Amino acid sequence: MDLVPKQEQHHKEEEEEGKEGMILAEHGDRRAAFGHGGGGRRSEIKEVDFFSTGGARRRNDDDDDGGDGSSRDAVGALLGRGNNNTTVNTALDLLTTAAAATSVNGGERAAAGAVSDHKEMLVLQVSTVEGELRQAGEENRRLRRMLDELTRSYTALYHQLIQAQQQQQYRYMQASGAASSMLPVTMPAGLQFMDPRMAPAIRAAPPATLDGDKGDSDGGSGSDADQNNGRSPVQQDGAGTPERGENAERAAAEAPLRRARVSVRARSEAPMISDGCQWRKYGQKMAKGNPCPRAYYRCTMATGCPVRKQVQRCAEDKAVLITTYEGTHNHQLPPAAAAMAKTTSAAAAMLLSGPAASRDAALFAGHHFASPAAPLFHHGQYPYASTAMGAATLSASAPFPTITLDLTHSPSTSAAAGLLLPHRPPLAMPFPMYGGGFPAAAHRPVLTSQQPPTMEGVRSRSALETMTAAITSDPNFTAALAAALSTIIGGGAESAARQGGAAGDVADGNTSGGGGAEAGTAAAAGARETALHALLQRLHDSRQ
DNA sequence: CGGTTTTGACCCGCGC
DNA sequence: GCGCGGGTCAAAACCG
Repeated sequence: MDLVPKQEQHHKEEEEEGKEGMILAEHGDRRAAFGHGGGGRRSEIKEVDFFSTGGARRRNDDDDDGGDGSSRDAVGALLGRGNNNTTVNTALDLLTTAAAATSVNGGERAAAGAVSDHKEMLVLQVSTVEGELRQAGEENRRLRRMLDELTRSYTALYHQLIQAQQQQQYRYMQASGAASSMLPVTMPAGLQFMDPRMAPAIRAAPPATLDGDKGDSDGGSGSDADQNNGRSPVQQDGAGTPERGENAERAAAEAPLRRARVSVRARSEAPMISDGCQWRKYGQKMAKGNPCPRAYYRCTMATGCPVRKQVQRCAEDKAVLITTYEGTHNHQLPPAAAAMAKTTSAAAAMLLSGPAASRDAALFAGHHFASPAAPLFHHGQYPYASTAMGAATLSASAPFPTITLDLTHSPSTSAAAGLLLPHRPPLAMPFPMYGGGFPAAAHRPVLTSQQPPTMEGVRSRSALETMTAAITSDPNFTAALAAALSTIIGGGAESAARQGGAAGDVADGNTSGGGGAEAGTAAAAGARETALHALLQRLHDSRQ
């Protein structure tokens, strides 16, 4: 999915550059000047960049003609028009030598006549070269137009493909609408999880919640995130003290928007995993049945960011840190977190794109890696898929719909703990289509299987396992995972899209149908594939 | 001095 | 209605 915006971006750049005249020469110079790094397509274009020095010089001389035509510019550069004559000198030397040889073969002539003929020949040759350069420039422009057309067509087709997939999934959801009614909570939760703004009808259900603003009568922590969400309830009919009644109503109003959660279980000795965001602790509580206190944090990267998280050590295994995210960031994430946000948006889209949360929960909770149902990731060929394994569980039975990513299921405790170490080895991809190094595989985790494998289960499982393995096997990802998850909880997909990634598009589309139906297996699988594609693209981009 | 952490109190939902 | 547990508030303390 990242392809689309990137190509659009390229397209805009190219259009802009095309206006400047030195079409091809501009590319290489610009890449160098602005550090864009020149990706694959760029390098191809640069191959025909035979006027780069002229272009560079032209940019250095601001008083130049402003680029009204590539061929003319190129000729000007070749002939040394402007302030620099080195190029024309070289050309003239070459031509002079040839002309002199011709002159000697032609017999005795007067010096003045020879010079005159020589000039005429030079003029002829210069005009010839000029014409050729014009033709080359025209050819360049024509090729560029073709490239633009191709890019546009590809983008349009890609969007059509995504829309078709979304519509197909939606039709399946509608066809089995009765089944969706069995999970009244799941549907809005699923929608909200990925993008609450996608479900205005659901959100607008309680009329009072959309009323006008109110002052911040909370006192104290005026940065209370909730009030900035534009969801301030009326308070006249509230019971109890004005402040508390207000808070209660406000909490009730925003509850549907913050109810979905993502929980991450990871082994870490640190009190809190570093996820790229800034958090402020606002409370601590002893939870029942757990000797370790639960800490409450609020995102402070932007005033009014509603994202909160809870951090608690697992009662059974104190080495396991459970971080639960809730809410939607209302700001840009740091690059590390943002990159991962896009990836996990696709991941969550996969998790949520299934017809029913309950079914997915069973599906994901019950996936059994060692089964022959995952032939794509057979041991040794894609070792990541079988080495650093995580389990994802979507729970609809919990008070809030919660996705739990369990990153502690690696058979090697040290390896799992290493996920959170600060060292950053090179990113390696488990997918052959994008290359990448594959560390030796050693383990095959054993997970309990609660369901017999189905065909769709096979596909979903493969996608999930691939995704999870990719995330868990790379410390870069793990470090940013938490922040990313907090983004996708309520609007990560949109956030990701805002940040330039297109994974969110996939997520939006896949979750718009949000999980209500029992049917639609093919559509769900297709949606997962789309999401996986976005994930792979994201991973691919991350490597570069 | 501004931001963060600590910590006791308060509120709310839920089960009995 | 009451108690319990989870979640949040907000004043005080702490810190850079």
